[in-house]
Amino acid sequence: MNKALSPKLKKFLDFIQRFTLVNGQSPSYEEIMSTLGFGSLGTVNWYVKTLEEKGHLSRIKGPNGKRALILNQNETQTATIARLPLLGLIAAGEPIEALENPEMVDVPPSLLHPDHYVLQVKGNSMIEEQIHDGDFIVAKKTSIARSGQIVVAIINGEATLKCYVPNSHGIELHPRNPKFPIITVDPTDDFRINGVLLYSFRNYLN
Amino acid sequence: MNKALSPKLKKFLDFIQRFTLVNGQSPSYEEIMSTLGFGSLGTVNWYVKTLEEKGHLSRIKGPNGKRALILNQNETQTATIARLPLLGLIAAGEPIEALENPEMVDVPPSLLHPDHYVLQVKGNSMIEEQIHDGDFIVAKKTSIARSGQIVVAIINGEATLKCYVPNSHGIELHPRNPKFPIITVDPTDDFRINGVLLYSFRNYLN
DNA sequence: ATACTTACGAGTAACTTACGAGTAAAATAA
DNA sequence: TTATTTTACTCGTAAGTTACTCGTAAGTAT
Repeated sequence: MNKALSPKLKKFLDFIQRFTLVNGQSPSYEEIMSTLGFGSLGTVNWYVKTLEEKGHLSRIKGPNGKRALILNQNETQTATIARLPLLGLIAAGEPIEALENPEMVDVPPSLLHPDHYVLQVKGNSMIEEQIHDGDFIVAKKTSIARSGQIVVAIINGEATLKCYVPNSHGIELHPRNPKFPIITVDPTDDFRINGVLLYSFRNYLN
Repeated sequence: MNKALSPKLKKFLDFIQRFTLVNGQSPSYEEIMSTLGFGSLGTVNWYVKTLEEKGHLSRIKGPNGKRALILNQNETQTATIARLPLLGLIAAGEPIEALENPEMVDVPPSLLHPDHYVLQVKGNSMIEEQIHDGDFIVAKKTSIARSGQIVVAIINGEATLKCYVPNSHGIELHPRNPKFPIITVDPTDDFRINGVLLYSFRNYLN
């Protein structure tokens, strides 16, 4: 296990770790290439060989093993990590604000999935859903929902978080707190479902 | 025991498990073929042989046994597990209600620690802390706290969740929502800190 | 007979690896 | 200061390997 890794090497290693964690299998050279923005498989191969020589990477299936890259956990490493990307900030009535460099946030391992993502709530515009400023929500990316699920929806460009209730007249969005009004989606509205809510959490650490 | 199964192998294994569970017997090769969309028994056979070699599948009736596939329940675990015990139910103004058989709940791996535990919130007595009915809280067991931390405290046998602020006059407990009153702990009160709040979450699945 | 399992040969797409060459920046020698 | 070498990457492609697929025929237990 050699000296310090260059930022590029480290980024490469990080990507493999995250991809494997989220997708359940390690990425192919081609997937690495396109995600990391390389123009050639040769480049990917150079990284793999370099990291293998330095002892940070191994092939689990011997030579020519497909999707067989794993990182060597140097014992100093923290416990298993389970993280999802923090894609943006959400506030009711405003567009979702995407983050350029999504950081990764810890979540329960059972929530790991390629289609899951995290948003942080900005402001108290969602107290009717009992979600507060600074809270995080985990959602599953999908454009369809079942009745009763809480959806991350965009109506005319404005984000909202409500319980999805389709009926014969159209679509209704119910707040969790019955004191607030039910929204009825007009057929002329631009209505899109962004995902369904799975989990929300708040961190009290500093 | 080769761990890295490809998604297809995994799906195959999953199907056998589910089928056996539902039907009480394992599927025939032909049933596997049609359900999983293969065009040939050879393909099914290839999967069985491969999974057997990797140690994930066994034939319970020896060679040529009919409907004799079973999974080796070695490390049936899906992903990494990260769980803490759900010790009890908490409601402001009442004693903490301990659970006899604490079940385990999923948490982010970064929260794993022997001194950490989970409580579920009962009722809406903690909305002043922006914690709602059914929410879960993760706390660290300790009897001391630093100023500014949110503590799980017991005053005269009644549970409360507040921000701990000691000063020259004694101990004050501030709610997160400033509209609610500050509690000043009387020296004659039986005041104990049960733990400090680390994390709270809510699950929207089911 | 019937209901299955097993063996074998062959094909294809997905994937890894080897090789040869190039560049810009930093380190070293002149 | 300039010339040179080394370092840390980058590119394109051909060739090799594996993962998975197919079809069919022969085997085996009730």
